[in-house]
Amino acid sequence: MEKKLPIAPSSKSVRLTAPPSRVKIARALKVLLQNKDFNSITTAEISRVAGVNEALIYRHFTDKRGLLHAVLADYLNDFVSSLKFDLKGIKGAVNKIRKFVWASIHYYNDDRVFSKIQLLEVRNFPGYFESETYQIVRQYAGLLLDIISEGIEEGCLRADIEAVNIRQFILGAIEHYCLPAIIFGYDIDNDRVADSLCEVLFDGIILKN
Amino acid sequence: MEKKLPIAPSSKSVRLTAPPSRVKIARALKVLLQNKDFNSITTAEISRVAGVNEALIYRHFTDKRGLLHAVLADYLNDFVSSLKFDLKGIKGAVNKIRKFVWASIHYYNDDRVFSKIQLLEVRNFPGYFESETYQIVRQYAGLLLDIISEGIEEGCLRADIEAVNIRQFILGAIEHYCLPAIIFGYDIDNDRVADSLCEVLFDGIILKN
Amino acid sequence: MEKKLPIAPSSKSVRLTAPPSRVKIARALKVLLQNKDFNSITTAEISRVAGVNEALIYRHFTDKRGLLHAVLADYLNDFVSSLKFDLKGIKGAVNKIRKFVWASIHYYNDDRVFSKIQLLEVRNFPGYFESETYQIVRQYAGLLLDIISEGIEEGCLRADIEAVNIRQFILGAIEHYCLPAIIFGYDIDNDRVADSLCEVLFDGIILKN
Amino acid sequence: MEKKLPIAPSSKSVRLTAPPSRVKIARALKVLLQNKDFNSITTAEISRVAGVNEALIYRHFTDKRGLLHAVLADYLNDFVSSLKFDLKGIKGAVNKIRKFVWASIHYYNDDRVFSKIQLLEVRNFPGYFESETYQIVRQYAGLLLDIISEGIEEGCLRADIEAVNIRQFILGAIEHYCLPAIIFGYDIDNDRVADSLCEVLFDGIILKN
DNA sequence: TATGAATGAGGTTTCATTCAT
DNA sequence: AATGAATGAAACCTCATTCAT
Repeated sequence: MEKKLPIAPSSKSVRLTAPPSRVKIARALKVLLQNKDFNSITTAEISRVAGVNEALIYRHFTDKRGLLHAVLADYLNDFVSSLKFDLKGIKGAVNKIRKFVWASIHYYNDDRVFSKIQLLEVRNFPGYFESETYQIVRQYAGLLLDIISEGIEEGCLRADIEAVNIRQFILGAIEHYCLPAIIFGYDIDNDRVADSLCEVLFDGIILKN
Repeated sequence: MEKKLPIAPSSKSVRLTAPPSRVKIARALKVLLQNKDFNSITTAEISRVAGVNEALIYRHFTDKRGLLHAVLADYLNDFVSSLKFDLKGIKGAVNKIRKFVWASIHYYNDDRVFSKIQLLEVRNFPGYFESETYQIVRQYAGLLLDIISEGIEEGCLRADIEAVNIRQFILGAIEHYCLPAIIFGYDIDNDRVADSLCEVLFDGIILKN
Repeated sequence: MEKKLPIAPSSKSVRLTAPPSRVKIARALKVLLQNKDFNSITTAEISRVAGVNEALIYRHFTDKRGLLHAVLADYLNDFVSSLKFDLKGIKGAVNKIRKFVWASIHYYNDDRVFSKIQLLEVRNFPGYFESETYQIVRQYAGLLLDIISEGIEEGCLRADIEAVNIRQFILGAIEHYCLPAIIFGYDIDNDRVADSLCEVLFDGIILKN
Repeated sequence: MEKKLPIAPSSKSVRLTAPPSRVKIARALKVLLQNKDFNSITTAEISRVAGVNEALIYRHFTDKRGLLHAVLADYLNDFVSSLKFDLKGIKGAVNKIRKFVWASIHYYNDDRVFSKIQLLEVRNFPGYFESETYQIVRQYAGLLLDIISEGIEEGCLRADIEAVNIRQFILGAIEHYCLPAIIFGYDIDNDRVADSLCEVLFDGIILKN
């Protein structure tokens, strides 16, 4: 049911066609999520803001919840692919981790709608962990796991803690640092937070010889 | 509207009588809040869990929201009065602040339902800041403000920052520290967190001579 | 169920005892009917205004509707007995009719709560015409019928119209004249209206020789 | 909110299509109003009589009350436009007033549901005087005011009473005359009532030279 | 792809009435 | 006679979702 978004618009018309309704709907939800939580947004509202018929939501998405997942998936795909890109050319697991942390915080800081969905809304949903969306999150987490494993192999990270645990620790810390800013609505000082997080982090996991 | 609970049960039966319905209802909401957010709890559910008739909710509380506020008010009254008690006999503003911080974290850590209501649910409600419940929160904040003012007078706290700002900083920090634990559902190491919070805090506000 | 009101209070205490609850309730309904229509008055409201327990209404009256009927019955009994009294000593059917008309208008004009119940509320009720209250109305109508019959026998009223029809005509005219004042809330000029009504009336029914 | 009814049905089927739901609902309310007052009619009943889903009421009208207003507005628009038409070609303010009175009584007499809403139900509603419906009533009243002003200018009506007051007097008289018939459910003799009303009326306001 | 119309299920709240004491 | 507590039924209304075209 969830049709994939075409990565690139059709080559003929670069930006002349009105955005197709699927995009309008997704965009409408994003707009609404800026001020309300998902449960109190109605499909009627979404369609009104999108300027399309309410029933159309169900042509593009299975569900109201499906729509949210799709929106989240868009964000996550975006995030993951730009993260992959950013990590290219960086040498050494430690540097990569630093980049990973910085970029994650950046992304959370940059788009609050994404952050709210990811950190607040989606967890409550039954079936989330079986969802397609969650698979993308696993990709994201997978990226980090690879880096850690690499670091352990390289001998620059502690081998006596399971890589998976290290990963959870890092991801938890990132979320932990970002969450209050998201809930209380203040801005994160990206560099400072990333630094302080890494400081604590590396203190525990980097091997010093 | 909110009828006072009788302080003591009838002398004959110390704890044989079934809890009066008001208590049952409040208790039911607390139970339900452990797993769902307030908006997705229905009055039907509350009454079912409480084992009472749905309409009875409206005999005891003005509203569904009124019920939440009443539950929160119970918690807060509890909290504030035990906090007042705990602060007795402590000498010096700095020590009092430390206690205040420790106790607040303790309370947030101890009862997650309370924490969720206080930190997540209640803020969204229109009219919250005019509510009776908010007055109790102000008492809580007032306690801290008094301590700070005392500290400034005693000369052990910086006088060049407004007491109110110091207070906001402290309260913000407490919430900031507790929130992730609440959302992600892990336990707070009360001593460690209180210490680290105070360390950062006192670094900025204590006068050293 | 509808207990009769004692005609006279107990001889011992002329007016020291608080009015018994039945009276309080009836009185409360009357007060409330001044500003609201019966359907939108709640039993809770009635009991609150009466200062008695809500359940007590059901000790004294079968129903909410039973209460209304009882209140109306009080009014009607009052009305009918004072009407009987007023008609005493008047000679001649025509004069009696004039008195009847004047007094009826007076009563409608005087107590708007009574008028509203009688002219507006009670008619809608299913079962009204079988009710005990309606029997009192029939007494009232019976009084008039007797006068008319008397007039016909005396030879001063037309005999070619059925007495019952004459009666309906008169009663209809009275209501007709009073109703707008009741609905639009203005005062009736009792003398003027009674005169003009009788004028029209007698023009049609009095025999002139 | 209130969507306009299509003026004409689709050309193909002149009167074969089932009436659209909006009409069905309005019609159902009208039917029910014949025997019950608005407050004791439930939305469930309306939808049952209309043969549509209850929720559909709220797609077509804002409210239960909105539905009533819409029904009334239909009537009033009808009334006002046919009144405008009827007044065309009549010469002289006095004749126009006579027509206005006659037509108003006719309309009240003709459709008792309309009359009940207009004279009994709608006045009680909070916000009526701010409603769109009330604007139509003002048009109706405006028509009369224009005629009166015209009459004063022409010199055939008294200039020493404010036109507005004359208007209120006339409108009040019309209602006064129609109300009992509406409540007691008898038929008005249109000609006779209009004549007698005008007689009284003109006696007071027409200038005789 | 798009839509206007329709709907079932359920939400909160109100209210007349009854129960137990 | 009186009451506090309780309740079933129903009121109005909302909303995600489906139908027919």
